[in-house]
Amino acid sequence: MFNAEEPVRITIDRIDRKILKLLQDDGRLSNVALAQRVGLSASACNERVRKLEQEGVIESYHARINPSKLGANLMVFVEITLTRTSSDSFAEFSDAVRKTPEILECHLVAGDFDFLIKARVPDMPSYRKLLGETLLTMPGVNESRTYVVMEEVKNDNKVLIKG
Amino acid sequence: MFNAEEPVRITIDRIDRKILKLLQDDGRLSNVALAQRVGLSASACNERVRKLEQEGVIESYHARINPSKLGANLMVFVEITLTRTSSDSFAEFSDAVRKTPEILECHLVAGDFDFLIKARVPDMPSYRKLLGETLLTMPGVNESRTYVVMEEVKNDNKVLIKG
DNA sequence: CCATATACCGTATATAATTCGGTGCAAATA
DNA sequence: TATTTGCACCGAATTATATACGGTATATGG
Repeated sequence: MFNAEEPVRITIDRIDRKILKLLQDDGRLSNVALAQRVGLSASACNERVRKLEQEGVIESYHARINPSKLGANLMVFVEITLTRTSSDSFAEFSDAVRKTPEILECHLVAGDFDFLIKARVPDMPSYRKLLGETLLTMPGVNESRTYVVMEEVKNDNKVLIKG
Repeated sequence: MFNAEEPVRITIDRIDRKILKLLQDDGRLSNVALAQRVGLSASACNERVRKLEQEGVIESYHARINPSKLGANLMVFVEITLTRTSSDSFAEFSDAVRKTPEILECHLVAGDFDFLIKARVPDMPSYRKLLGETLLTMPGVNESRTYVVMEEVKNDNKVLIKG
């Protein structure tokens, strides 16, 4: 989003961390309010934020949408095991995953399955459909195990920022 | 964040969905830019956004921070099984989870374990510590299985908005 | 047919973002 | 030590944006 080109960042100091923490909590905090809270002038604060964006420390900003208000009430985790045939089945599978909007996350893991997927769908019939028509037909998929989420105990995805 | 009190929302129309999609992608999109993109005046658009916030459709806004720039390079999933003794061990465990900042997500699931946790830590020694000193000492924890993430294939956590 | 509610518009005002010149300080250099 | 250079910062000016408000069109129900 910010075309971050990996420049050498010497230090992320205490003020930077405070900025990151505040913007992680409230992505629409105004620059003047942010500046006040970290004890800088608006212009100095603005510079820091833009730098953090350009360095890729701040990746992007997003509104968090309540899925249940849009009828996506069912969240599932799916463990996927691939067949051991093709060497590039990994790449093909990854491509297919990225094209599937119901999939919110997919990670290659070490352990007794290959991928862990997190998905959201309206209801069980929809999931039945997603599993049968999409997930299980993806290239190289051998096996799957589904875990239905009954309650979200914690789901903020906020990185711990020390300082 | 917006003190959403579950008012009756009759409809989320095409324009609302467009707004949600745009703000989910760019949480700092200015209201005038947003208004242009959805074909409304700034004031009308502003009203809609505030309504969506008050209704809880838009839950909050957040900057997305790059964890690896802050030295949190290791992501793990942990399956947790509780002992079947206490009936409120679930609540105690949940409380402990919410107090642990390394835990980004924790879900109660149906299947052969109880909770699925997603966590981020700097490295393997840190995880060793988190597991031994925090996760396994949480109330009621019986068993755990850890899956280390080798690659994040997809990780946007964006809800699919139709329309 | 009229009253009411709603969604919208455009304008005006209040806030905020951003640009810019200038200052002080610290580290490197002579 | 004196000098230069590069930062990070500040405050003021400019530009842009958010927000409040009055007014209009349209749909709905009495």
